Amino acid sequence: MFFVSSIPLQPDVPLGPPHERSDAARNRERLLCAARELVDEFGAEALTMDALACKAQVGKGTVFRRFGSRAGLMMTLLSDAESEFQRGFMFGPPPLGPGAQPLERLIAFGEGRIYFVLENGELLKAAGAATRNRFEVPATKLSHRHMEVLLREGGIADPWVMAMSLTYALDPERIVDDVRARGISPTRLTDSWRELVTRLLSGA
Amino acid sequence: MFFVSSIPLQPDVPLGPPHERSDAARNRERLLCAARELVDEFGAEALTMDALACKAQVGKGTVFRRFGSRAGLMMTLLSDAESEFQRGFMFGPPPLGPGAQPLERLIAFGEGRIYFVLENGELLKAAGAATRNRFEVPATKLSHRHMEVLLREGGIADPWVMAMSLTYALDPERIVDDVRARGISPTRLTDSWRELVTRLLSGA
DNA sequence: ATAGAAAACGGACCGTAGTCCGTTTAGTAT
DNA sequence: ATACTAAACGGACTACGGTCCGTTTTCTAT
Repeated sequence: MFFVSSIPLQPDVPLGPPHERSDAARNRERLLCAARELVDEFGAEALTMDALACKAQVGKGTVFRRFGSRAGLMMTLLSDAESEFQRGFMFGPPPLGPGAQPLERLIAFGEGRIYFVLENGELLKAAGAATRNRFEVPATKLSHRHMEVLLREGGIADPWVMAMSLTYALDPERIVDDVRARGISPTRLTDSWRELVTRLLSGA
Repeated sequence: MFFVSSIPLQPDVPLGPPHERSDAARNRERLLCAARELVDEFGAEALTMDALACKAQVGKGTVFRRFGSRAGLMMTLLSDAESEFQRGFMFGPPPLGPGAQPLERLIAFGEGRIYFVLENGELLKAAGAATRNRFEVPATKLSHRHMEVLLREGGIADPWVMAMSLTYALDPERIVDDVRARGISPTRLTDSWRELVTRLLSGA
């Protein structure tokens, strides 16, 4: 009977890592907490990994073991907001969620994404920069797949590639810079997005 | 008559900088030459500013005074090819150049751009990365403006913003990664581009 | 030819992301 | 309680882009 006590009633579903050591959990909490404070106070751009390690009273190696990279940290910081947005377009009410026509859903998706980016722009830019394959971010893959499905329903010949074009059209850096550095209003962005996908799904 | 000898017959048109000192010219030549060799041998990704300075037998400060940044160096390396492409869509024969319908020109522009990126992808990625404002690259501005004009002729409501969407859809990183990392054929990219702009300029 | 000024030079220096590896510590089996 | 092992730790170290500033070189005016 040596194995009974080692089998949990519910296998490691609720916690992230299968079996995290207590010191590791404590340090993760400290790091996330410190990171949020630093971002709130100085902005995501200004967060350095050294400063974070120092503020969390933790060695630098620990920071990188936990998050892999600066981009990984930013993605972790984003994950709550990102999950909420994802729930919105996957399970929420129409027109963003299922139940509306593909065009309506695409319009709503772009608008939602634009406002999401404007709220979390710094984090998103920091998460996307400095990592090869912006596209390998899981959230990006999911958005891409969502648009791919809608575009297929809308009769686009190569929905995978078209979804990639639209993904880049909604690039965080693009949206943030348009609004903050080039003075384009969010409304112009959403209007133009609507024009883009409307023509796309009704054209020849 | 103190000024006569200081007025050149042709004001500084042929040379880049108005009056470049001989040692500066010599060093620029050495740097460009060394940079091209390094890129040819190891690829643009692998080029470091230290290695360049060392190979060109020049101080590191000189490299940065000349090109401003790594991105600036890459842009300089690109400028010949880029100018040629620009001439193509500004003065060349239709459908890329003037004389064809806006839709035809847009299709040709995207196709040309895609193949241009596939030929110079490493340099373009290196030129765009690590510099805030990928969009501030002069060549990018010009391409944007070109598409803006065509989109306006094509009846797009907000051609400036739409041109920005298309600019990002043609992002070098996107194109290179689609082809090299995700296995998308150039033909699929150009076909999808054609579908995109065709629907855009004929839609509701 | 000479002197003076402006421009260019070079490399030590800095900040930051990310790695490496010897040391410490939490869990486990007895 | 103790010993053992695997995981986690931490901070020195590397690589790289970019800056700074005292020194050297080129050009010009006389």
